[in-house]
Amino acid sequence: MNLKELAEHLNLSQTTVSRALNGYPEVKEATRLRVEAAARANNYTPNVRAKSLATGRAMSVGHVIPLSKKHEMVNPVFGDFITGASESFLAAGYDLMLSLVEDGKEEEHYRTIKARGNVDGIIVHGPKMHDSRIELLHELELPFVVHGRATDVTTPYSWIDMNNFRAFCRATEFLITLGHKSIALINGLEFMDFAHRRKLGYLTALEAASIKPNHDYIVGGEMTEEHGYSNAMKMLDLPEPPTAFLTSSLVVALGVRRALQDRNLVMGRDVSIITHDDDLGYLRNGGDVPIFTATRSSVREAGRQGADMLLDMIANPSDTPKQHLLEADMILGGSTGPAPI
Amino acid sequence: MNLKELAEHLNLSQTTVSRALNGYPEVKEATRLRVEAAARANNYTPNVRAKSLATGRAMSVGHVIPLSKKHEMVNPVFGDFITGASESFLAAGYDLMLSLVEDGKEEEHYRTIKARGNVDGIIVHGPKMHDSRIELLHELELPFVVHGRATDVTTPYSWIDMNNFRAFCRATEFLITLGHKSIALINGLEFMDFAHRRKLGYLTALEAASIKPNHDYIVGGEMTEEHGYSNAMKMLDLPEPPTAFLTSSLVVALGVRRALQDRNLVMGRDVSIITHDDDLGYLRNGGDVPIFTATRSSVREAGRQGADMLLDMIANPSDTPKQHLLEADMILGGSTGPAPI
DNA sequence: AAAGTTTTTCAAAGCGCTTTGATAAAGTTG
DNA sequence: CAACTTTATCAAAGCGCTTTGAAAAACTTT
Repeated sequence: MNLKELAEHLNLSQTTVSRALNGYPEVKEATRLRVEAAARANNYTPNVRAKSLATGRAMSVGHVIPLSKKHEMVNPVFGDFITGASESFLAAGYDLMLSLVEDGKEEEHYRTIKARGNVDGIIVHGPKMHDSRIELLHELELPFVVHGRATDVTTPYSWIDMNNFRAFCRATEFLITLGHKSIALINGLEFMDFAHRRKLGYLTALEAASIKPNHDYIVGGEMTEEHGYSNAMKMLDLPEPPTAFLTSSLVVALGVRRALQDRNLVMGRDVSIITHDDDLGYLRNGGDVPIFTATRSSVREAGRQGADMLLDMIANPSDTPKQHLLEADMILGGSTGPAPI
Repeated sequence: MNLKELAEHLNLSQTTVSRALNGYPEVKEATRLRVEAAARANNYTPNVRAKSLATGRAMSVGHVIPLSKKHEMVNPVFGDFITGASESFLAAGYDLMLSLVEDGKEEEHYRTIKARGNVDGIIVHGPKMHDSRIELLHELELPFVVHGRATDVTTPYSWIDMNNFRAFCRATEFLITLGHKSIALINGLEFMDFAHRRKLGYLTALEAASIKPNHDYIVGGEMTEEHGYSNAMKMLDLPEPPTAFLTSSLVVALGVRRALQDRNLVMGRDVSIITHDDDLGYLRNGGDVPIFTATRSSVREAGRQGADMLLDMIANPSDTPKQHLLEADMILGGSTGPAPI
């Protein structure tokens, strides 16, 4: 059933029916009720494509996820981000569009998205330090919110991010307090902005304690279990192995833990681990007692807030960009202890 | 730039321009070239909403992911499935729409999707044993492909699935061959179809070897690390603890491994583990040498094939439903060994 | 009760595209 | 070269909705 049929059925014009359903004031209350009842009875739902053609609003937002052909992996945090975001979008009647974009094809892709006109706004995932997408989206005048930030971008833009710097600074300080001096950082890919900031936080804390960073202790890479395992193994084989590890995600921490076990080292006694924990649904940091001491910040929460920000921007395109920085909690688990003497 | 402007610019009618761009034969080759050049030069991309309103095809497919409010987690395999699927969809010019649907709101949601008319087909994720969505989609005459199957559904429908039964049957047989008699199954949620089939495979292998299943050894639940850990702990505390574990995913296997370590048991010597491995991008089963002996089937591959099936169905709606069953490889890792005497 | 207001409803245009049915241009044939 | 076919182009309708500007109906005033 479409609008025309519904209008005929009610002996009303399309105009009136449309207005009644969209809450316009210039329609008699009795008529509105009659229309609403009929719409429900006939299971009428407006056709989005027609509606969006008529209004110029697509009623959908895009999530653009960078995908490097080399690694071919969608960052697992994405699922949780969406979980948080979808509720707001759904409630506001917006659809979610997904596009995976190969490295290097960003520009072309975003231009197409704009021209195709099927999104009103975009959530940008996985920003790199220098991220050309931000300038581009500005130029295209498409509202967007970045999940994360891009260090080298000067134009103001909207973002929702976690305080990566502070989290890793605090974690490092905590390890130093426990007496650790040889602290390793198993980071994400370092051209990713979040990884860069984490490293900075780590280095800042070391410097404050006058500990010279050891470059054998610092490594970046795709955040897999294997990445954690193999790098921890390498570092444990150094003449002076680190006594503590900072890792970028729970999955990486699991890899480090495996390395410790292979070397018969006891986590929290011989070697400490602090990881960042995105509080993902399927990979909780233990039950009542956390396995790992961690800096925790919920990606789902970021999703929720990011969605609201974007909806706001779409509704008020002239507003100045908004930013929101989430602070991570430090939670104490069983993976940290005083540095062995 | 829209079609009208482009046509004026070229001194041609919209009809001719439209036909030229869409490869219709009734347009002179020279004209076509001229039109194509102008389109490129002016960065013309047809507006999808208008196009789809005119053609009746939405040029987009929906992914509907069930989301239980209780657990609030998006299955991590989803990201990999999409990674596989998106390539085909992108190449065919289809957008991906995402919807997370709360338990119990399926029917309403699918009806709305249909009425809103913004997808041409749907990929159904996470089928349960009795999955009402399949009948419903049939009734709505919306092409769909299920990632997985639903045991209790009799109407024919298209699906892409992994041979869960066979994989778990083989894994169980293999453990029996190694001398294990006390084999535990840490399964997914048992109302999920895949989990049900896996259990069946497990029970069938036990029966063939005349081993009576022990109900203390069988448990289902959300596939988290904690699920693996806590249930393994419980089972290891039994008077007669199992000597081998079958787990539903790598994450769960990691939890079981943690339990073994807590109990000072050596994996592959004291206790064996076989897990199913979805070959996810961010959680590989080790590097060169797999950590776990596993039944492996790539979800990304399932995504690729599922996408192609759906595109096929959209193109030929009258075709009979297609099914495709992927077989899992058995790969030998370090987590299995002969049963201790 | 005529004139003026306000409230309620409507017809028609428009969003940007495809597609049908008609027409003009070009090419064949007897 | 007239009559017929084929090829290339076009004007206009239509997809299902919103929205503008006008008209009709219902109230208020004088």
